[in-house]
Amino acid sequence: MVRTKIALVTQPVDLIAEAKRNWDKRGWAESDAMAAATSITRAHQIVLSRINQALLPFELTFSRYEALALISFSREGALPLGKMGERLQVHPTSVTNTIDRLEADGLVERVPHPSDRRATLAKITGEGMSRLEKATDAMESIRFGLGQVDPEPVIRITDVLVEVRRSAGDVP
Amino acid sequence: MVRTKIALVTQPVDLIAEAKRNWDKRGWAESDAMAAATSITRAHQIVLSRINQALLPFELTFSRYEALALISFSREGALPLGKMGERLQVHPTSVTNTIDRLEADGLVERVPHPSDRRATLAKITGEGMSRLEKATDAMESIRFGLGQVDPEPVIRITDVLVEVRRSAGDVP
DNA sequence: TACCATTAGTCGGATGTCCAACTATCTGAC
DNA sequence: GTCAGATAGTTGGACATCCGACTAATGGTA
Repeated sequence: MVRTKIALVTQPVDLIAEAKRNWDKRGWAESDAMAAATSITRAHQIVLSRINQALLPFELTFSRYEALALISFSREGALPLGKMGERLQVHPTSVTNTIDRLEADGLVERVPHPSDRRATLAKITGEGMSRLEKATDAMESIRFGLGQVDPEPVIRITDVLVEVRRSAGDVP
Repeated sequence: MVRTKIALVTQPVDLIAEAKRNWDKRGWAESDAMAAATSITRAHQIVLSRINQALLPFELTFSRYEALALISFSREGALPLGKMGERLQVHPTSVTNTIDRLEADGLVERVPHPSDRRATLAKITGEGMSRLEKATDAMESIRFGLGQVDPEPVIRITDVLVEVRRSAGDVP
């Protein structure tokens, strides 16, 4: 499935700090940015791995979980796929893929849009709702992959990364 | 190839902040962690997209670029694939995949390990070195996808994410 | 009313990452 | 010395993501 076992061994050195030293030693510029980009990549790998591992018992992945949660927040318990792509900020074909899998698992169903025959709604099923709630318990218990990180740094993560997201037009 | 165009339009609202509000409204816990995990995911998407787009002219991706840079830092300009997996913190099969592509492009070549017949070294070629240098110029110019972010926040990104990496045993 | 540009989804192809399993080789214990 | 266990890489399969291209439907304009 999609677990990805995170290093069970403690690294003897900080590999990113070491990479930065090599960078500087060679006289290459922007080593701070290199370290930041690499840190983001690694943090993503760590968090995603833990989340997917925790979702394994529910036959879910983070992508599918996010989609399911998004739909559950809607008034009708249904959303057009295009709208989902906008909210989740992923490509339309990724949404198609995600909904395909959720639908195959009986957690959502495709229903025609009432007024626009081009559009399709993904509607969450009863099974989808109960699966989502159980999965959410699991997510809360591992704190979305940040279980061993103190609450204060967790908040700072969001705060700092807002700058990156702002640079991409994510924030007004 | 691997570009991924980042949203060219400015979002009218902060989607992650909105997701957090929905989370809280429903009474779900750990919304701060949810926001942080989602921010990491999005930041990764943004940075990786910009980097890969900048590497496009060099027929490289971030994975391949990182591998190439790592090899270039070695004394002999060659490293066992297993060692690369450890340093880059990726699965052995990912290294095989990456080296396959770099080799197909003539940027590295597989050479037998001098004393261990199980092992294979990835050795950077002259073409690989020159391609790496050009690609590095491009990376510096976009500051590894963080071009529009001030230097100070960039440093804070690495600092905060050390906590996440520490929780995974990445830091001594 | 007719038509062309835009929008919604989907299909096929490419990339990267991971896991399970397998072959070849090395190594330490008996 | 021999042999079981560990290590190095590879192969095949599963996922998620993106892009280009295509079909169907909508909509504003002439």
